[in-house]
Amino acid sequence: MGLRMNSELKHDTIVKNLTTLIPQDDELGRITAIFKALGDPTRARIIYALGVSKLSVSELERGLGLTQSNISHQLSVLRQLQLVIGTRSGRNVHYQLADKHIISIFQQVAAHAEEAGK
Amino acid sequence: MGLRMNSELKHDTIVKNLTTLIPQDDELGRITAIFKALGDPTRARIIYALGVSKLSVSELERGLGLTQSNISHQLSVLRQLQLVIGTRSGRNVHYQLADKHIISIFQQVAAHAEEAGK
DNA sequence: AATACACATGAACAGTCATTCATGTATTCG
DNA sequence: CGAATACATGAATGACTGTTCATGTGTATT
Repeated sequence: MGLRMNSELKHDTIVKNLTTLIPQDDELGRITAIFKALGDPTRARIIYALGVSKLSVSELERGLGLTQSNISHQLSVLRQLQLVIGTRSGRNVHYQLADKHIISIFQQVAAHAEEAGK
Repeated sequence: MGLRMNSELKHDTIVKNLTTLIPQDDELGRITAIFKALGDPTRARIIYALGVSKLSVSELERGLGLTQSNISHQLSVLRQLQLVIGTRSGRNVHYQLADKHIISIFQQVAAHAEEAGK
């Protein structure tokens, strides 16, 4: 074994053990599923809208100019990821963000986008 | 015009002006592009790896067990979004995260994923 | 009970995307 | 210069996904 600096040794160890230093498939899957959900403009607009106010499906329909079916489909995706919560009230279902973390995540990404957008 | 409470009036105003209260197409596009990029497991693993250490392409190749072509393609995506920066050093190109915001974004999403994962 | 309204869901289609294979460019070494 | 290494890029393809259309379910109204 030849002579080498500590930093090189450490770096090589990192490379060899990279998979143990980052999230495994299951956790990674949950995280990327959330990112993927937020990566669609329609769903992002819904999130932003719900960040402004609790809204029913038909209000989202009117407010965003989308079809009811489309909105329901996207809400279904967001619901499964626990990003939004829907509660019935008569024949309406009012949706709200599952927690306020979501807005701050968008704010951070927006900050990066602005910075990167020169 | 019938009688109605202030809160209802305000709510209706919100619905009618929703599109003015949320990001427009251009900004929305930049933001969702970032989310979409982070929504792929391969790219997310690359980000996590670069969160551990600055790494060259071949190191990512060995460390993550992916093909060189695949890594280069994904790095290309991440580069265009200014999520990572590559700097040549001889024949190697060392990649690093463009800024540390990125890690904290992942941490926030991970926190939500954990919380949501029952 | 029948109709209407609000929302959910299934199927299908078009467009998008991740990966692979092949090839090209840049840099170092002999 | 020529060979080898490290990385980038173009094309092709199989898989995935967003939207629409059609239909189903639940709730209120008459």
